[in-house]
Amino acid sequence: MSDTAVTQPSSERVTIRDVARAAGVSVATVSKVINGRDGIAEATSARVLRVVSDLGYESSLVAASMRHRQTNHIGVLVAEFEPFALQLLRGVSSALQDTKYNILAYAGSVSAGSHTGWERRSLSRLGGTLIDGAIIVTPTVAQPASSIPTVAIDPHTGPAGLATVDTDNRGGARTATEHLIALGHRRIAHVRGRTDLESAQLRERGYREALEAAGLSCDPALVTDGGYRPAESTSAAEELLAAEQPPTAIFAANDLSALEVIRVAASRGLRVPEDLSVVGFDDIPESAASTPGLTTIRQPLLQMGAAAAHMLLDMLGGSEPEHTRLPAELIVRGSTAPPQEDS
Amino acid sequence: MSDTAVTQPSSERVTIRDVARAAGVSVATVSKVINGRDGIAEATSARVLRVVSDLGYESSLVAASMRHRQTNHIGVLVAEFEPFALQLLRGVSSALQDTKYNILAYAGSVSAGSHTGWERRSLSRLGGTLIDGAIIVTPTVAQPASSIPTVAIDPHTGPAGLATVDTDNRGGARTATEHLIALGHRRIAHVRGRTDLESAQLRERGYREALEAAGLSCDPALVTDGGYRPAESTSAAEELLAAEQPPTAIFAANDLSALEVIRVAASRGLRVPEDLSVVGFDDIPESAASTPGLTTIRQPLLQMGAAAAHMLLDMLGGSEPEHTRLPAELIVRGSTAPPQEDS
DNA sequence: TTGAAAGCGCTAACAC
DNA sequence: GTGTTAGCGCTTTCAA
Repeated sequence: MSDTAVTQPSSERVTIRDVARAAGVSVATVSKVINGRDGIAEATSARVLRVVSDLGYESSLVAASMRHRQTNHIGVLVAEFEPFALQLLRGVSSALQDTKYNILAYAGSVSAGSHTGWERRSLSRLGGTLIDGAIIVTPTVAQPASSIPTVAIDPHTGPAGLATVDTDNRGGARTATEHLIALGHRRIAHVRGRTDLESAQLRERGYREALEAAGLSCDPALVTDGGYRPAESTSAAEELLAAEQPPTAIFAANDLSALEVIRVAASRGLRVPEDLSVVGFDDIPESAASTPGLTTIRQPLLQMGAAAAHMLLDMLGGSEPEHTRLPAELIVRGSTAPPQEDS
Repeated sequence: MSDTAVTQPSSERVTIRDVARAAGVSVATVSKVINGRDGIAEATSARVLRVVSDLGYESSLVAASMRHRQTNHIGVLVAEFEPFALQLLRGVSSALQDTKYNILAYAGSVSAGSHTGWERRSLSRLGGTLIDGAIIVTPTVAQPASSIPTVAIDPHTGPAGLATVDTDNRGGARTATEHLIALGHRRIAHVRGRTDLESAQLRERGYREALEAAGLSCDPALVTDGGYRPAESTSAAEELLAAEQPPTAIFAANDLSALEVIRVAASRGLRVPEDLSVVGFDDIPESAASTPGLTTIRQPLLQMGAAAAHMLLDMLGGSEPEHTRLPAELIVRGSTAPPQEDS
């Protein structure tokens, strides 16, 4: 057995103690030099710095953050690294580019047992130590005030105590549905989002309002659950398209679902937009890249991320939590068209 | 002044001590219960668990990882959260979906003084404590073996000691250039990538080889530096297009640069592809979404991320470092066409 | 079955 | 100027 054992790479982690020993000073002195505290002889400082660079020493973020109350790190907490969250992350990142803050993006739900409440768990695990502030993306529960400044993007509840950034979900959904109605569609289905999120509820509401305003009734069989995720949208789409009276158009609660709807439609021999019109929500980069291009409601994701970052920076500076709502905009591409005459 | 002071949210971080006190046991006992160690009375365990959930306690990742040698966290270290890295992250994330590992994505260079060597710094700061293994994206220096298993995507050096995942950069670049040549272009420029990366060097090499194989000379004025970044590509593109004899086609070392070339061309009144053909490299989602669609060399980014994740998992299980090279593929879209006759 | 004590790597008072 | 000491929140011997 011993022959399969791989010897450890010789380079064990260099700690502050190694530096102290090599420089012939105490650990505390090394710490002071590293952190630029004054009251250190020029010569000592130089010597220590040399050893540091010789040994390639870097202080452990973990250890340092246990003592410090400041880490200069901001956490971006997501349920999953999917395109929506990733675009937000880009926005956050660019906004934080020339600040003193580093970004730690964290997907904490992966292996956790229960899915809901992941943001509270992640926040507890990282907050107060590793990160100075947090941006949480689509938290599932109304977040009780945490010990560190936090802003939520697309939160569970509407703007309440927590600082939030979101878009006009209801208006956007109305616009999407109205677009379909204007095209002449009458049987318009909806693939719902994650029903625990307010954004999904508002989008459904916008959908219903638009139908109602147009004097169309809302067939309950035309609303299914996609959970904002491709995997869950597959059956939602199949159910809709297999119905006796299938819809001529589908408004999906987000782009990932809409793209999946298109995939399912294609696999059933349906052409988009000739046989079925599809509208999404978000405008992730993938949507413009699909064939046909996806008609969707654009959320300014980069801006939203940046707005959240700036808000957090303000809060770190002592400001009160705020709420920012950005507009949503209809982007018409190739996935929508008037219905065929037989409908 | 005191009236501007915001009172801290009452919810201070709940520590293991709070739990211990509330449950009337020692800190050690709480720790054992939480970690499922045995040798704890059924009743005690239940009581502690109840307190834990009442108080909403979550152990601090930071503190726990200082004692544990296992954190079940994998670090994805990037220089910046841009589309290329983000797609890889998606791939890593999906591959790690049903494992016990959580993902910590880290952009460590943001505020660091010197740009190069960020991956070594980040690795030192996180490794050995916060994360069990790391995937580093486009490291700038040949990485000396670190204390934790590490795989590099698109490394500085070619496959050496370090585990690596990359694509056929040289072949892809040749293909890109050959595509342009086949279209009839003769003055073909190149916007280089980050010259400290092997991938950028290989792409330039592929470009030169293709020109040479076609019997075309390589005008040094036709090669400029874009550094893989939009900001740096602006002047590279301007320089090229302002030349007395501007090129009829440009092969940019990555999509971000290519997209910037298109933008600059448009701002100078040039039409793509009529007046200028542009080819990129990577195939990030944004490339298919641009107008016109960007002809590019596709790297299977999701697959690369997943491959890196699987390799790392193997290494965590004791395997030796390996090298995986994936193929690159030409994707023809609207940004390339035969040159106008006057060139 | 439980608790006391040591210590992970680091920083911050406080001595010397 | 520099070292000693205590302790951040947690896990882990080891003794009770």
